[in-house]
Amino acid sequence: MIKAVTGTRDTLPSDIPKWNYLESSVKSVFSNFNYKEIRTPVFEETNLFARGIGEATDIVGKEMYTFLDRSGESITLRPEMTAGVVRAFIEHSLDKKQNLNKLFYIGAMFRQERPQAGRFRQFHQFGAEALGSNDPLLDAEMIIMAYEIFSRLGLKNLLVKINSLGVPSSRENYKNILKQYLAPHFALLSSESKKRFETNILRLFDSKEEADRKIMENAPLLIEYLDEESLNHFEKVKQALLSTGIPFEVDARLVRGLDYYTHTTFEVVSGSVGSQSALCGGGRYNLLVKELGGPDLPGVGFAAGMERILLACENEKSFEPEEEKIDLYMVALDKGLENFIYGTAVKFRRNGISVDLDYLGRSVKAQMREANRTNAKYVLLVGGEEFSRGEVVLKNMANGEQKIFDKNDFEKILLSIKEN
RNA sequence: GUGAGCAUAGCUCAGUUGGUUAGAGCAUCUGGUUGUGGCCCAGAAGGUCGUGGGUUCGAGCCCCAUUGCUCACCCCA
Repeated sequence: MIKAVTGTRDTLPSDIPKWNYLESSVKSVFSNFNYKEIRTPVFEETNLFARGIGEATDIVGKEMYTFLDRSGESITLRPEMTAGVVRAFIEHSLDKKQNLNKLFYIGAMFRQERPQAGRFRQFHQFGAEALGSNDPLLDAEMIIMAYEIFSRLGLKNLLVKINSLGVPSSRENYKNILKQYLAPHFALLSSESKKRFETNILRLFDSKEEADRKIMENAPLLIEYLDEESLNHFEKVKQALLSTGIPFEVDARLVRGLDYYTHTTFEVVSGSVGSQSALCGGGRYNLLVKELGGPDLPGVGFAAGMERILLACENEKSFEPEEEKIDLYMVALDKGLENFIYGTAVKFRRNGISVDLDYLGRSVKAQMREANRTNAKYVLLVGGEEFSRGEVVLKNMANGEQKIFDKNDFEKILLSIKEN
């Protein structure tokens, strides 16, 4: 038997209602904040991600689905969407059409990692990017939108963590201070951390190695060395969150894995999923647009993992998607009525009524069971004595009431069904 | 890439110290109502016990290998 590739999965018809509910919640929140949807290709030139996300990151280093296409060009399935959105923004000079572009997306991403609870190789994210403004209100807006979506889904058990990475100059300054602090302890660091000492020293705060943690416990924090401008920016973000009633916690050790962040970084974690508890993450990236060859414009954004969100929703039973119903099921009481029944069914369908009927030659009882299973609001019974008198019976499945109609009085039956 | 656990019907799972024809619930189908669903009752169908080897008179059960899944690490949404 051929099975779905490791880390990918099918979304069966029975799973679709909750996905639809999630997607429509996402779209309505983004629409309330006036973000416009953007769709970009699922694959891009490999270079885009290498430059945009950072060569030293795990995503680029070991998780990308990269291959050569038939012309020998290196192609990569997108592991995240920010790089693609920024590429499209630059390519189409969106900054010339309006000064601030507020964009959102929903789509599939690909990373070759070992699957586990809340982690897949093909997974789905929604997210937003605001390009063209350095306003701290937009940093806060990302968090507010994510939080609003989670609230509308009924999620509790959430923790918003924020931090600031400052501007490059104060960060470089701080990195030197951190290096000085770590130098005497260098020999005790884990081998992975020794590597990061050179490549991305801030990530040492993420380490779960006991030895590293002990050393990092007393390390100086970036937030203590932020310049005036960065502190100011961070303060305004916090004020905006306070004024809109979003509970949050400053986590000075929160460091995002991607290279492009400046100023604000944040994450929302859930206590209702497995160990992969980050439902969303994001931050400001004032250097990325220029880095990818565009104008020197600031940006801020976030991405949220949809499988993780649904997992949290299921564990919390936070919402119950409405069960799917059809308007009408047509039942044949005897054979030889196919033409009338099928013709009438199509006529109803053309009038916007959802209709189904038996295609398996089943008994009346089985047809009624099927009508019940599909949550049909009405059943139209065709056949027998009534039909030979020129009549059909419309049965209301909720209360069992039956009404008799002239079989040619389509409009009256239609009206009766539409009433409900 | 590393580690641990699991693999029996469509689904969720039983299966006693290895011993005849491998079970249940749910779902499916048929009937109880010659033309009427949900509840109930009766019955039916459905399994190379993941795969390949081995031990044994005998393996779903023990051993080895292999594949897959799950969870965790790394890292991330």
